[in-house]
Amino acid sequence: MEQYQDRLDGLFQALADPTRRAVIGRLGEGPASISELARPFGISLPSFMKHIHSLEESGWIRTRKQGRVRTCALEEAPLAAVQSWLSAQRALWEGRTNRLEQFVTAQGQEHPE
Amino acid sequence: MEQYQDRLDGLFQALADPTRRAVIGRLGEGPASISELARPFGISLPSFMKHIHSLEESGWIRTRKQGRVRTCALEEAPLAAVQSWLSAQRALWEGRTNRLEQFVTAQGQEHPE
DNA sequence: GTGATACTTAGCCTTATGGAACAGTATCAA
DNA sequence: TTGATACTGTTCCATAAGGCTAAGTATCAC
Repeated sequence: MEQYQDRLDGLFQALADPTRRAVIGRLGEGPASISELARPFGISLPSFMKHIHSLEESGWIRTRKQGRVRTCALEEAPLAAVQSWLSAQRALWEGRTNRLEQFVTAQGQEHPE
Repeated sequence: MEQYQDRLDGLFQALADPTRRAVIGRLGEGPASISELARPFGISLPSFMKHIHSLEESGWIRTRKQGRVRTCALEEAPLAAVQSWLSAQRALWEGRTNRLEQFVTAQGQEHPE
């Protein structure tokens, strides 16, 4: 998972588009072919392929071609990498609010009513 | 938090840049002024301001100007919104792997050694 | 072999992004 | 009131993003 921590730019960039988030959502249910994935979206296949490439390059999915069909599958590690970054932010935030609470409490004890 | 679910494009887009992720990290420790935030980065102030604007427009931070100093503070809701989307993906993924396990187990019981 | 299927490549267009420089405004400190 | 500080506004630039069409390649089914 560590190797994904320095690829957060691409991982987040990939999530910034609703088409790509939907593809990730679909692939969470299991692998699928390109045209199967593309069907729900009203865009041309070449345009859709760009999304697939960006998902593959960023690391979100892996693909494999057998015959004329390319099958896409979700990778597991990026989800963990991204969640890990967010958890760290959450921890920072909560650490700070805890310290704030302690500060306020301490002030209250220094200057009681 | 719900109002952030349809703003995921912007929230993720904002996270796709290391400067902006660093700003969010810094603000997790507490509010700071623009120039205080900009100091660690070797870019011009107007360029840095663009990052601040994109963080504010996407909803990650709020800012307030008093005198000549603009102070920035982290919002809490976006973190929850983003984590919630990721958790949903995780749940999908794990639901699927669970079903796969059950399938494999069932197969094993149908065709025991 | 021929036609249909499933991509794939190439090129074009428009808008967005992330950087820069330079000049301007508003406040604060002396 | 004058100089320094802290932004802010404007304009420019190069590259990337996300869409399109048209044409190409490789399989598969007959």
